[in-house]
Amino acid sequence: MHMISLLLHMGIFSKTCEYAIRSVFFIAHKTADGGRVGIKEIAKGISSPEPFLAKILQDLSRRGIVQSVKGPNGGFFMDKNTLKRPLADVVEAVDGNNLFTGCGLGLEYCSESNPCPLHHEFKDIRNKIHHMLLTTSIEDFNDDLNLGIISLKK
Amino acid sequence: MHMISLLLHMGIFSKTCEYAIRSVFFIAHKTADGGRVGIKEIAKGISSPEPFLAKILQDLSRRGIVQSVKGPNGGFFMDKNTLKRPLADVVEAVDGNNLFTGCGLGLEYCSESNPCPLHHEFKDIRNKIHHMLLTTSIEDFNDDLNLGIISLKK
DNA sequence: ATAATAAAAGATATAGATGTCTTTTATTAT
DNA sequence: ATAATAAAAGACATCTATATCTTTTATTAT
Repeated sequence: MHMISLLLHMGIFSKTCEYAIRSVFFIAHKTADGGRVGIKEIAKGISSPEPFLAKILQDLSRRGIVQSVKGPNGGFFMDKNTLKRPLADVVEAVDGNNLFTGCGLGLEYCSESNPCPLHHEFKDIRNKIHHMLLTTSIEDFNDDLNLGIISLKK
Repeated sequence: MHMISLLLHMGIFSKTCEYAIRSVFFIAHKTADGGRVGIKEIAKGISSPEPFLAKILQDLSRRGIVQSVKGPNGGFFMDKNTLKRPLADVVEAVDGNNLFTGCGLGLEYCSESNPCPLHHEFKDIRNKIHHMLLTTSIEDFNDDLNLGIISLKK
């Protein structure tokens, strides 16, 4: 009888959010000079389960993070304005703003005027995460992706 | 038919880890001058479900983060050495070291020599989190807890 | 020794996140 | 108009984290 508990995930973001970020990077880089890219190609390009990604992209589409058209030659794309949006918009659309505003110890009462033990330490970190996501735009990695320097596949 | 998805948690730590941190703070502050504290009192003191917390403390006990004795006058406590251990030990015992070492985008290939798009940005944040948890000891908040300045209850 | 106490251990239950499948709707090309 | 394509939508399945309950073991006091 085992004592192994594996801990599969537990990163900063949810799996959904990881897929969301990788997919917007992928769509941005594939459709920067026009055109669309289908769900199959995106799913392959970022090593994600296709139907699950479809759900995520439906949501991002509803929230205006990505654009889409149905039918032949349809697919997902991003307009010029969307390309310039910060990653923070994607994260907030998927995981909410809890990562930027929530208490690190999960305490409801915790606030600036009534802080929990770790409030100030966490504020610093949360601000850093938020700042990083606000200063990184969706299109920031297009060049490196074009050059094949970085990858979005597992 | 609703489109609300609430997003109950999604903080930095798992709920389990939040309870773990709050409980070691509580045990430290209650048993700093000797004595033991029972699971009921701990659970009340940190607003956590008692049986769930019992599981967490069993695990922390096995891993040497807290000490315990059974029977009348039994309960949990922490010895002097344990009180000085960094919070990072608690987090690692519960959530593993993924938070300090894992890829922000969930990519397996990602490493220092073969980084993902956000690798360097994340390294910075991960280091900051790790540093904060390494420089905060379990007993750091005993005084403030004694004075009632801070609380561990929801 | 016995009874009372309190944690440990094991089994079970629930909820939310993750993943899959089928049907519907919109668009395009013929 | 019709057929083909591809996303949207809805229903369903699975898995993990979270939570609960019951039984067992260790300790203490009588």
